[in-house]
Amino acid sequence: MRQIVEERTGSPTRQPSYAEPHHPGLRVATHVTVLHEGDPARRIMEVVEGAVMLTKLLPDGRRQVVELLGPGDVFGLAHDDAYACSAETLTPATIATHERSALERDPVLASRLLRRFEAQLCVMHSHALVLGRMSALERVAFFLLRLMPEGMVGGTLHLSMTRQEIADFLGLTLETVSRAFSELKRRGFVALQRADEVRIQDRGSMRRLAGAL
Amino acid sequence: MRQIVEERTGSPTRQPSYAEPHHPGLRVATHVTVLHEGDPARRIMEVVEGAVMLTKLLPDGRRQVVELLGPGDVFGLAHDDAYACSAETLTPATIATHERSALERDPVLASRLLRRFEAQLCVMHSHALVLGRMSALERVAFFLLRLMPEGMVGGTLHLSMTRQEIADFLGLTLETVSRAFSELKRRGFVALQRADEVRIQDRGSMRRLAGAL
DNA sequence: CGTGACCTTGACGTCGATCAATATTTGTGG
DNA sequence: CCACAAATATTGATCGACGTCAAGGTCACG
Repeated sequence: MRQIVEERTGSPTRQPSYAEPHHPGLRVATHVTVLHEGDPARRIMEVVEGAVMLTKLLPDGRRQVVELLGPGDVFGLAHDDAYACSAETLTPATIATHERSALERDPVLASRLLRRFEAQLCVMHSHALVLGRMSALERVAFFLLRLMPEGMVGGTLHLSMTRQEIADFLGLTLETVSRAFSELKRRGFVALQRADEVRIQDRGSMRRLAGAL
Repeated sequence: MRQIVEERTGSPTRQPSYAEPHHPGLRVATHVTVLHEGDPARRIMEVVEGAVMLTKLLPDGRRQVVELLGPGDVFGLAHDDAYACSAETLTPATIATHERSALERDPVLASRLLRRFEAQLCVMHSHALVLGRMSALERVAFFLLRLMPEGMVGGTLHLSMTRQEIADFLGLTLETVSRAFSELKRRGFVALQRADEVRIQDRGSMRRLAGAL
């Protein structure tokens, strides 16, 4: 069922979030669809905290997770005044929203969004390389490296995505993703405490598989 | 061999192009690599006229054409102060370049780039759907529709890309692209006067194949 | 007219999709 | 806390779309 941010928050006359000093956003629970592909694009949004995925659908129901967003990332982009993607939370999240017209008025906001768009565009470029040219095993290795920020070596990564969601992100099926996890485990590159708790054991081999990054 | 824009243009002390009123850019011939993945990212660039493709390479030589650019599109994006993609002209082109610092100084420029980044990000989102979830035939249909702007029905489209370049864009091999063209021709959806001259005969069927757009 | 780049087509192999059965985890009510 | 149901994950068997390898064919250019 459709469930949009505005329905989950108190007063509809609430001020735009950027006016608020310390918690400049709406709190949203896990697995909430924040906006829908095709809906009229009124606002532009920013992840303050948590994780959000953007998805697109084909008429026959095939789905692609086109982007994974974390704090600072921007979404709610428009093509012909309609949202180009749906957005769904992967974790509880805080989301800030801005009137599109604020982009003209507020050069500080515009400048932040510009930098962020540049970063996201670069990430999309790498993702095109992943989707267009990498094998299943390489894709999964790349995915895990991207989620495991350089610093946290030895730490355990909690995946807040199901195998199906990972598959839809990597252009695979859930079975293939599962087999790739098993294969990485078999090779000793990663360890899985549970299906959604991953530890990278051999970062070097993973990087070689993923082709740098 | 490496051949960058600055080598092909007269004075190295030339003023930034946005200062020039009417031909605000550098002229570049076909098949010139304007910038190289990994090089220090000094400038940000804009296609004024012509077509440019952005490519990324894997260490073993696999290539992905990550984006096709036309007039107005922006490239030369940086990740860690290095260009994230190589850029090569597909046709003779005019290219404007800006100091990265100009983004701070010039809000008009920043605003234009912001709008353009948004559009390009949307295009990348569709492309992820294409690469992740579409069959070879669907990808080629989608590709042709994107190059044939709604208006020019009945017109003949000149592809300025080889089968290999199209394949690298669509995440296929050149043979598969060639077979897809043949299949579209066999079905009567397109006509090929020459390998690089396409006419779309049945736009409806093409759209159904490509899943809207 | 010959050479090289590009394209087409065919035969065959392979990686990942599909179909299916089982295992594991999560959530719910007694 | 346990029993059961539902969701999610794993693994195996088979199939098919696309990749690979190979042999011409077409076109532009000197």
